[in-house]
Amino acid sequence: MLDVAILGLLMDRDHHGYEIRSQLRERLGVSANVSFGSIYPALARLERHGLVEAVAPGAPRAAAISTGSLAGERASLRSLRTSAGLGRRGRKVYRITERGRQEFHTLLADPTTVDDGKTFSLRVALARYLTPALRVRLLERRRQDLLERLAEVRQGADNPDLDAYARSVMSHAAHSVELDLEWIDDLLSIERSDSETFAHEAK
Amino acid sequence: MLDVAILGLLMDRDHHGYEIRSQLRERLGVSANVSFGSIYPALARLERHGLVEAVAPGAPRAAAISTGSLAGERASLRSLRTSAGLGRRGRKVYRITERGRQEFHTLLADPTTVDDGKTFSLRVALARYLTPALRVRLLERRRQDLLERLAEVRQGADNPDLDAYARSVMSHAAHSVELDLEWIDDLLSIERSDSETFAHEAK
DNA sequence: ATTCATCATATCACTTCGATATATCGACGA
DNA sequence: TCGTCGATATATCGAAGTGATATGATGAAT
Repeated sequence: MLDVAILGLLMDRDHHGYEIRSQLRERLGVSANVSFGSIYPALARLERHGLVEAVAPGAPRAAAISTGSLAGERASLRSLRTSAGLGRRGRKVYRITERGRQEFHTLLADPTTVDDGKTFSLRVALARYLTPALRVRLLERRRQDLLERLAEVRQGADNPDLDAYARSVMSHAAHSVELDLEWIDDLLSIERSDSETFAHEAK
Repeated sequence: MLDVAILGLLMDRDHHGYEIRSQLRERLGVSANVSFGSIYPALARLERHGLVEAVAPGAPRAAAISTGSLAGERASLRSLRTSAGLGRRGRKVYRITERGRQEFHTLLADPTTVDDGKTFSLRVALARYLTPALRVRLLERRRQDLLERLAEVRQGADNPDLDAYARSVMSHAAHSVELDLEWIDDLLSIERSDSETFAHEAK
């Protein structure tokens, strides 16, 4: 679901490929460094499908320059200079199209894809683009999946056929899933109190 | 690192492809269902490299039959019958070779590959095949990576540019990494107390 | 009897990864 | 001032993984 991630970043503002990689970590919480071997082909694909378009090299792009905070102590200095001057050599800045926006909402809400930890986190990070009802559906679906996984790893943690290391992995997986469940329950209770607030204000 | 996982399972006993998929979940704690589209090519690859070999269809394989506990309440009944009768149609059972064992130890201990959550868990699940010193190195390396990741997501959790959902993802990621760190510290303290026990007994 | 779920292997198109190549720019020291 | 180092930036390749789909055997249930 790299497509959703990229489109989600472009919903906010224009980006070029190199920047998307860092933004995935910084704004969407993606843990692995997504390789350029997936980002550039993905952008080409999205452009081919008319979901994004390249901004003309000379076009205004002041907002697309700031390089974020990960790059080190001199980042702010450098980014100031860069935004004052010209963009770098081959820099290709992409903008999301109207069709891209539609497709983004469809993909983000798509109920047929089963979430794993990564895609679920990604969807939550982009949850402001979902309706309250879709948010609740997303959370409850993941909750069910996690309950099943929990039963499985708890069984593994008690399995005397496994050695201490394998059992430890299972036991840690169980604790990790429990933490995930607490998080989801928190998010769900927030969704519910928000809708109460809304119902109250509607009176 | 599917190769290590498969070789690790075959260190214990012979397996066929279909069985490997369930064993990955049950014994090695792999959370995603690894697809057959990766397992069968991987087995073919390993056989091509001489790391595993197919046992003759009529060869003794009583130990390779039991189907595990996930298959439901009637599993034991069925497995009894199956082990009493013939093997299934195309079932191809693989055995690890001596070269395979060597390669397994090399891959498992390989210090050049950077672990993510999945490969690290996998290595811990197979940690009984590592020496105590290699286990400690594995754990401490991962510990360092997680400390860096923790700083990153904590920063994200406090980033006012992010909306509440994205910040929640970051904050949960931080808690999740903290849990991982506690686990690793537990494992490290066990390693240390084990080596003390050994030192004591050696006197 | 037939139909259904499970067991089992295999292959396909597409995506993703990791490595590598290429080039520019700014900073810093010799 | 020169060189080189690290960050910025795009691109491409082979290898590997995914999800879907096809095929077929076996045993259980109706």
